[in-house]
Amino acid sequence: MEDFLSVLSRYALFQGVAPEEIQAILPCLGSKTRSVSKGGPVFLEGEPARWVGVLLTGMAQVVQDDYYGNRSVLAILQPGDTFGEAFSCAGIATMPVSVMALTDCEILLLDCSRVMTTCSHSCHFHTQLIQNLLKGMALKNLAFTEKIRHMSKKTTREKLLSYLLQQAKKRGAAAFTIPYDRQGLADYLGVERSAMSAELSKLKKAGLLDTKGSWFCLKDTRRDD
Amino acid sequence: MEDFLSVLSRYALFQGVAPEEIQAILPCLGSKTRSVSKGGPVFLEGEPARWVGVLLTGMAQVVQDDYYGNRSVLAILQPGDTFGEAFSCAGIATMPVSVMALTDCEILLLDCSRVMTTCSHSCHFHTQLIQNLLKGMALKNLAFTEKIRHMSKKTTREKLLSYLLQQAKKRGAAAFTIPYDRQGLADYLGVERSAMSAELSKLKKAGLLDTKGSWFCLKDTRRDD
DNA sequence: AAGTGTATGTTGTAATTCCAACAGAAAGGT
DNA sequence: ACCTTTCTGTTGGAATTACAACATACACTT
Repeated sequence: MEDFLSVLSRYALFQGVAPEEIQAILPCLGSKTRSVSKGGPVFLEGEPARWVGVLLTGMAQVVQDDYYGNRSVLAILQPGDTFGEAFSCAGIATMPVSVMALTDCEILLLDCSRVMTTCSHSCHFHTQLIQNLLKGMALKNLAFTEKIRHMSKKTTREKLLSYLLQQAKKRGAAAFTIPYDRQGLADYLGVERSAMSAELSKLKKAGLLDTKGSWFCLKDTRRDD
Repeated sequence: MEDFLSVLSRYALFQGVAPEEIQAILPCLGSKTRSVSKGGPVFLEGEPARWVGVLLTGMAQVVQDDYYGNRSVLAILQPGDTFGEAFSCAGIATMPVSVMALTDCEILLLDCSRVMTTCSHSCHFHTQLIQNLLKGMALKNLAFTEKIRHMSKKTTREKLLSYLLQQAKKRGAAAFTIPYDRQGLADYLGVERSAMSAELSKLKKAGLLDTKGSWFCLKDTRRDD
């Protein structure tokens, strides 16, 4: 249990809160842990959206079924990831998605309304927690905005350049590495891997960039296409 | 000035806070108003990301320039819209975007760190404000997630059906109206208007749906394509 | 060093989308 | 009613992507 708290303190939602402090505030938050075995549901669509979840161990996925029952995967969750907070904080009544365990999982659940509202004796660390929650959602927001910007481009080439130019700008350098392999980058940009590989080759031959594996280097030729 | 406060109380960020109460807490938040004339900058990329902005009057747009200086429009802002909060709450140092006035604008600026942190004498309405901020970001998050889900589909038809089926599901009815005209829907889904119109015609002829203007009705034929 | 499996690049064809152009329908103003 | 403007649906050819299939490169095991 002691170990559990020190692990928690490294996760984004509890950043800046020491293990002892976490132990002190968990009761304020209506916390409970739950174990879900592989393939089982963490949340089911239609359940009340009250919880902020933190995946402690294992892997899980967020899925949604459409009108006809076709299922699609919205996110893959890893230990330390926070999930469900957007639904609970948005004030919608029921979960529009399900969360399913891909492996045996341990989950920490917090009552979202208690996380959002400073408790009566206004513990100092609660403020930190709310700021972490805000920060987490803000970061997800930024990530979504970026992804949408890239995906909105018409062609594979434009999507690639949009992403790569932004990476270069973010690092302030023409050379950088990315956190994806080819398939991962294609999935992120919503394009086909082989078409993307072909496009990268063309860009290489045109002298616009160089790449090997996850390393890229943009040549600054000021072309606009 | 009195009118200004009652208008504010109708905006999302101040929902549930009465005009008098807004007047009381504005000083806690380091608030200031600013007028920007048409075409001028509200924020410029690279400025410190400290502010939560609320557009009071006029129209503005959020823009971003890439590595080569190509500009793209990320959002159009209307009165009542909150902007900049994701950058400030995420804890990044400088704004990655600029906000430009499309018409003469009046803007309310709040110091984000003061909004996020309950002030020393812990005014009650501050809690409401933080919850509104959380709720606003959560709602943006949900909207982004939905948009990405639709845009991730490969073909125009799949994007259309993804969106329409979700709308049907959300209303719990096969017939509904949408908040877009054809061009707006095409922009939202990231497809071409004329191709989308053609696809809608095909779906009509196939008996899968009926539509007139912003009204749609899905025929429940359980096809998976 | 050989063998295995995965990741990546290449190619050709079918399918889809983009783009421009246009015609009819709908909406708004005088 | 008339004109004007905007919105919508339709079409055809050019450009792009999807898909499948395969060759090569690379990492990891034995």
